[in-house]
Amino acid sequence: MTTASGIEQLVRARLGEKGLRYTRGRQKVAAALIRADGPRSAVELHREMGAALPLSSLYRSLSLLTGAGVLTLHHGAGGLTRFEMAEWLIGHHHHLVCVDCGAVDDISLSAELEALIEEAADRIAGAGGYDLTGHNLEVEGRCRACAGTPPPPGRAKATAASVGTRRRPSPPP
Amino acid sequence: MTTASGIEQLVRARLGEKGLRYTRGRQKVAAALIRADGPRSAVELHREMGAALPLSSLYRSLSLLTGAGVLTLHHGAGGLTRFEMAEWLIGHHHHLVCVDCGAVDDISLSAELEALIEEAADRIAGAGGYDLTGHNLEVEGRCRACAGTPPPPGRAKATAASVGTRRRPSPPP
DNA sequence: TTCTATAATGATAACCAATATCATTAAGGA
DNA sequence: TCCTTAATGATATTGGTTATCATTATAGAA
Repeated sequence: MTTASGIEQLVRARLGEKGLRYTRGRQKVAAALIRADGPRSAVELHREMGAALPLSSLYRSLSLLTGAGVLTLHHGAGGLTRFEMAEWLIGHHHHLVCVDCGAVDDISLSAELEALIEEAADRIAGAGGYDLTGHNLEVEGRCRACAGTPPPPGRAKATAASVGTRRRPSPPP
Repeated sequence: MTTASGIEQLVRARLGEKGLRYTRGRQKVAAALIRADGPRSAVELHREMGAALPLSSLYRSLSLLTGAGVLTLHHGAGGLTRFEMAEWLIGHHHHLVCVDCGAVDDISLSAELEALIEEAADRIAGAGGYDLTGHNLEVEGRCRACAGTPPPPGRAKATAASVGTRRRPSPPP
């Protein structure tokens, strides 16, 4: 099986035009993230890949691929940095995150809603004097696994933001 | 001047009904965050408050206030955890973040757009089998200060997400 | 293919935000 | 005021991430 996905070929091309090599380790990282259905942290990838390549190399590859515009990074639950393929490779999307365990899934919005948000983001950035580079909607909730059981006694427990559609909703219990 | 803002009185009441004391240190933290116009990290607060109370106490107060539902926390640029008053105290809002320096400002959306997003979040959470707890739109851009000058050689440089309204926009430079 | 210059790797140490520990101090009720 | 208990603050520790550097692999030239 020699089927390098179209995405992988784009990655190889991009590294090439930057004078960077698409080595074995970097291929593994890219493949793992193409396979994933959401952002992944270095430790998660390390586990997923069966501890194939050492953490130090993994971190360096993630950093390099991010610098090359192949990956984007997000800071999430537990203070972890999670990486995923950039949107020009896998398309624009948003995230559904579990406020308890920090799991993250990719989600898509309808074209109409997306257009509205895009326009709003544009106005907001302009009003704040910012050069708009992107936007990200995070839908926060409790995943099936966490909804039943109480949250594990983890490190930096991600406390749920209060919901609040109204101006001043009633305080949480 | 004895003017404790209405928000501070709500905080005091909330701690009271949880059997927690609203001590000098906790008051300082709350006041600093009420004063702020966006999420702040422990280190930022420590600097802002003139190193008044030690970092260990500051971290503990932030953690306690978060557990009491007074603060919410966000993970942002540099892998830092930033805190702000919960939405039932300062109202529902979103964030405008600088992808270079990590600065965060609060922003508000029109009621119509907010309602649309709220409904979308609801549908998305349901589809993913999540119990919805909230949502957050992050508008990403480059602030005035960073737009002119190249990004500082910081720790974990926050690489800009690509923009992408379209399915596969052209790759970044 | 072999050689060579240079980039990439991997083991290790260092870094730093965040947390845990514990003796001391402050707060609130009797 | 005393007394019980919570809160503080100095310190040590944890854990994700980055820097260092000798070794290895890669791509291109001969």
